[in-house]
Amino acid sequence: MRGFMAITKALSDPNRVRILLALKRGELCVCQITELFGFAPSTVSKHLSILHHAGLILSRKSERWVYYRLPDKSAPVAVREALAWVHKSLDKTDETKTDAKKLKTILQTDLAVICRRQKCC
Amino acid sequence: MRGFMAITKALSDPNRVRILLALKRGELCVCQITELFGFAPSTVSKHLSILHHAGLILSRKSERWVYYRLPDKSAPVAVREALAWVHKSLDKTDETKTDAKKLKTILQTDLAVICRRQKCC
DNA sequence: TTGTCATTTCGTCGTTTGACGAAATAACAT
DNA sequence: ATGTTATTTCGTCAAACGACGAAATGACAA
Repeated sequence: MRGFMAITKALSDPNRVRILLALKRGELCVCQITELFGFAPSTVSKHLSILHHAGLILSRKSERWVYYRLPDKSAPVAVREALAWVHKSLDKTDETKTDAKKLKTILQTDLAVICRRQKCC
Repeated sequence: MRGFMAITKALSDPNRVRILLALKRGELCVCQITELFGFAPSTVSKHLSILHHAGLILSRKSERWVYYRLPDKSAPVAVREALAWVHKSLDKTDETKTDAKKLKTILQTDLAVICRRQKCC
């Protein structure tokens, strides 16, 4: 029950769900997600930590960046089914497509440039 | 997305999840659920309205009581899958069994007696 | 070692949530 | 009609949440 509620609470915020949908394409680093949403890095980091704590995402550190990704088949059943449910329900919605489009341009830009962009303004 | 978030928000409270698990056995009226949880009737009513709004339960009025039940196969896919996920993940947990045991004794008691019990104390 | 940079942690603030009791509602019994 | 009763709605309050900026952390470069 404890673990299950961690998952449902993680899924109860739309921005966290958007993160899971964005990760469908492959792993992303924090600043890429920050760029996608337009939130403060600290806000995005908090969302990621909640998703990670629920087991819905995994992390990997490489060079200067921390990358997050969806777990593979070895994840607990409840996690796998939750993710399947999320993607099946929302993959084809307009919001998901809008995010995917913006994400595409972000992925074409150099990581270092994106990260530096968050500081100013 | 709107409807999906209504479901995840509904599932993000453990007591609402407990209601869904209890309804697996069949429909229950508000005062039976109130008796099961020990909450104020108004609290239970609010939980039920959130679940109902998300499409996770259906209601029926008969005589003096309002009965809630799980939806059948005609429910939207997202709802059916959410319920399947909840039950598959939690049906065999200790909390669910404890609730089921208490529910069994409640079902053996006359409805009118249970309802009246909530007033006093 | 010192500085830089990506990320996380911490404290704050306004909003939402979940509990309650009191009052409103709606259906039934007298 | 009137009163009873099951449920819902409303207002309140404390706790949790989601946003932010500032400061801490940790890795790499100079």
